[in-house]
Amino acid sequence: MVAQPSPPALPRGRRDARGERRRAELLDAAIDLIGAQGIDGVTHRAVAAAAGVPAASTSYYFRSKDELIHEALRTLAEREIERLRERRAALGDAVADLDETTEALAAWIEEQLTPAGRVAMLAQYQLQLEAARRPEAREILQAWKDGTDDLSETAMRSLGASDVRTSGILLVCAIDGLRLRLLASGHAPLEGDELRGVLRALLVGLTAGRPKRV
Amino acid sequence: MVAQPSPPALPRGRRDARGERRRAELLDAAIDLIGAQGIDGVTHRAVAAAAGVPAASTSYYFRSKDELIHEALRTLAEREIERLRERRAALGDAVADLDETTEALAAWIEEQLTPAGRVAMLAQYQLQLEAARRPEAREILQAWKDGTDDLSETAMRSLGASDVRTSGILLVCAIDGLRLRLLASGHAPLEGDELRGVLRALLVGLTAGRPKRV
DNA sequence: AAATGTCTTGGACAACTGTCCAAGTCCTGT
DNA sequence: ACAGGACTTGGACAGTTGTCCAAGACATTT
Repeated sequence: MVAQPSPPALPRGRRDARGERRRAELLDAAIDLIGAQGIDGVTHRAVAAAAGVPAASTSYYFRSKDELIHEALRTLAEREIERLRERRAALGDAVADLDETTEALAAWIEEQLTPAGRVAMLAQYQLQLEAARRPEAREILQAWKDGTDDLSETAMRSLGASDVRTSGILLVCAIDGLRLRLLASGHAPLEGDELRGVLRALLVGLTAGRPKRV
Repeated sequence: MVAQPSPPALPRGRRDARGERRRAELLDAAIDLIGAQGIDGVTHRAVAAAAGVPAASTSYYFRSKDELIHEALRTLAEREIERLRERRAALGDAVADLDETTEALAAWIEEQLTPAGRVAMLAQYQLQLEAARRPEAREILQAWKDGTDDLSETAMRSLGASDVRTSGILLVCAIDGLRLRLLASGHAPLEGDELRGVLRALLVGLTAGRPKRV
């Protein structure tokens, strides 16, 4: 019996730091592809080419294409959740001004309309559609959603909203719909001031809502 | 020179009613596939199988897969635009109550959470993502967007909102984000009354917004 | 009934895909 | 220095894909 040179393409115990790095590069490339071409743009060969490595690499680091995609989506969510945590921490318990919140939101959205931001956004929406079909993707999305809801609630609280849960959800949904509209239309409309006007109206509406019960 | 039996798979002038019907069936099958499996679930063979016709049919009626997909998305949009027009006409210029508008919105959303509604919704969001990448899809979406904006503005006007353009856009975006959230989470949350509570809060906010200018 | 076009369809083809292998390289602990 | 394991990679394989063709079925007009 010949000594098996390595586990048959199942990197169970990874030791090498190189390997870890290459794996991360492959995931980066996969995330970019998801954003730029859609989930089905992710093929072993395309990912390898985008990462500048030989084609067989992807098969070595991931048991299957499904696992590769799953890990890519998980990594994407992980990163974004980390960002949410930072923003949440920065917000703290301070009382916020309506104008500065408007400005912060607008700046955040505009940042996402850069080419790189667009790709990241597209990948995120792709994940949402995937979650609508596959429960595994839904699990990935869950923590992300909790993060955005939490951040949004905090923002509404610091604006003095009455029902922070409801208005928090509404803020998340409205922003999500707005971003998708900007994406889908090539973000031609709602430039600069108009974006701010819409955001301001939204925040005004959500804070002015009386604590009415149903 | 042998007499060419037919234009080489380019059905320029269609006469036969049979052909028109089969073409429509293929488009139906393609739309369903887009919703159920995503745009890349659309393959010549899968569409033909779903429509219950031989595989070569799709190549006869559509010059390429791209055209098949494009036509399917166009048909999807066409149908939905027609529905929007009906609703718009039903709304008319009447003054609406906040409660009945809430109920109408909730009923409409709940109708979309049925299995068939889910598939249609998924196809729509797929089109939005496609539009983010391809200008051709953007053209398809344009008329649809105009229709929803128009309906939404009308609704806000009949609720007595001050700035119907801004609040109309916000209503569209919030509903769009809300539907996506319901889709992505398997619409477990926001059942029944909570959905109505959120919708009501949204409408209250959008109508209570003072006519503030930036 | 014959002609003229559309429609129908089984089969073929090259290109691409996911996956796997076998032989090599490199690093690390001893 | 050397052994053992992780890493690397070119190539191969079968399955799926988009597209096309050629031969026939069908309908309608002449």
